[in-house]
Amino acid sequence: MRFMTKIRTERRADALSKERIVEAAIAILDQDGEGALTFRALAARLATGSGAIYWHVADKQDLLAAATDHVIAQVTAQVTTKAVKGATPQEAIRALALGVFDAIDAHPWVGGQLSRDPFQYAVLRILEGVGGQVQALGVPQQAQFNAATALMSFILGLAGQYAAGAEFHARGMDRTTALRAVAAKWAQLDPIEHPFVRQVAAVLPEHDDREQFLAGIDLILAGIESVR
Amino acid sequence: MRFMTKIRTERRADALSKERIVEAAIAILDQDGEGALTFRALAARLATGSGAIYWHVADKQDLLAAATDHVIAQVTAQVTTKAVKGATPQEAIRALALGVFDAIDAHPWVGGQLSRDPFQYAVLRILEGVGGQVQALGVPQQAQFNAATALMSFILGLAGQYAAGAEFHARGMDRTTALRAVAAKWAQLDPIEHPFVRQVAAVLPEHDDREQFLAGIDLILAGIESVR
DNA sequence: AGACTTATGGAACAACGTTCCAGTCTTATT
DNA sequence: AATAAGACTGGAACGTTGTTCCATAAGTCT
Repeated sequence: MRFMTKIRTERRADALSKERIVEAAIAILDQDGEGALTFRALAARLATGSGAIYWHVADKQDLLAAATDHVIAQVTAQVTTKAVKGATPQEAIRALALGVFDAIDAHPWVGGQLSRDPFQYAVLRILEGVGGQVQALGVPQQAQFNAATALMSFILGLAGQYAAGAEFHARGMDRTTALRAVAAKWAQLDPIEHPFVRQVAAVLPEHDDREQFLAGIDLILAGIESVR
Repeated sequence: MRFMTKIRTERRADALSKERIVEAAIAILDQDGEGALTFRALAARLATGSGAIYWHVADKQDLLAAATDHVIAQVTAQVTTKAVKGATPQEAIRALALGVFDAIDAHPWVGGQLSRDPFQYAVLRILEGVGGQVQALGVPQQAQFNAATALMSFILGLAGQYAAGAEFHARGMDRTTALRAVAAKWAQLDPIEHPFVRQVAAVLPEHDDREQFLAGIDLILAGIESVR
């Protein structure tokens, strides 16, 4: 919270710090879901009081943004160092997008947080990665903004949906049975008013989310190339 | 809450009903934002108690979904009746997407709600509209699912971002000055680590959201046509 | 007229984010 | 070594929220 003019010597091994708080928050989020992260639960896990946490963290939104950035930073770092050598821009974009997707798959709360605040640092990281590859793709300068933000919106949109879906089948139910339940409900809709949704319902339970996500990315990439 | 086997005679002119509750909720949401909708505020506006509201509405999520559906139903109804006559599928998709965009622009809370719950009825309405036009576009059956959901994800992604942005400049600040503030922050980022975001920052304050949104739609449409 | 369902409104509950504050520990200065 | 000043801690307390409970009224049916 304050700037430290001198080098900090360690207090104790279990001293509080933003990093330790964020890691504990991630552990709670991963283990028990988005609703389980409260300052009381966090304080209990860190064996302290809620007030102490506020010395290192501005508020809950700050905490969630830091946790999200912690996860996304690993993704962007890993992807950019691995994909730089001899990959086409298209491949790099696919790798980055899939990295984000897998991160959300492993930490569903990240999806919700990403889609909720477009100006947080984690989103900026992804936009930078996507934008750089859009440039490398040879898209003219005026079109780069629209191309990169379109990819971003698609990624964030699916992030939010996936996160909501994960929340939906929180306990016990796995993804397939949860989707089957939704599909069953959709299949009972009025055939005249909702023909397409009924057709989708048939495919929904056994579709591959990763494949669907990648297909969307490829669709946008094809669109970008067609207007290049 | 219960099924009514007989026709309901009216109680009083000011009798509570789900419709009246939803309309009051929309009025609060539009006037004072997402954070202002509480059951206490709602009860005060309807001159009743919070308990009475729960007779007509399951919980807050149900209320928000109903309010969102109220807004989106108007959009889909208006677009489908107007755009049917002599419009290409592409034009119909653009009209539908723009209708959703304008609805979110007029009611920013709709954007947040749409991106938060992908299985609510309002989303289903949009998917049906998009999907029908994707079929009309001549996309082969196996590809329809990916094409329609990609359009949906993009729309919902931008919906969430736009809603978050609207929340961001809640009081006094208009959109341009709010974006200028974000752009100023981005312009101060490290040029080596974030070259693209800095370039975006220059364009950000004076860009047109509607145009950006439409450009994304057209990009995906171009992608769909290129693989047709 | 009574019995039963539908509907109302206000009190009460548990949980949350956040603030406050009385202390304790660490470091720098005398 | 003593002391002052800041950094940090932990737990109590505050105000607000969604939701539940319940006594009671209004309407409907036999």
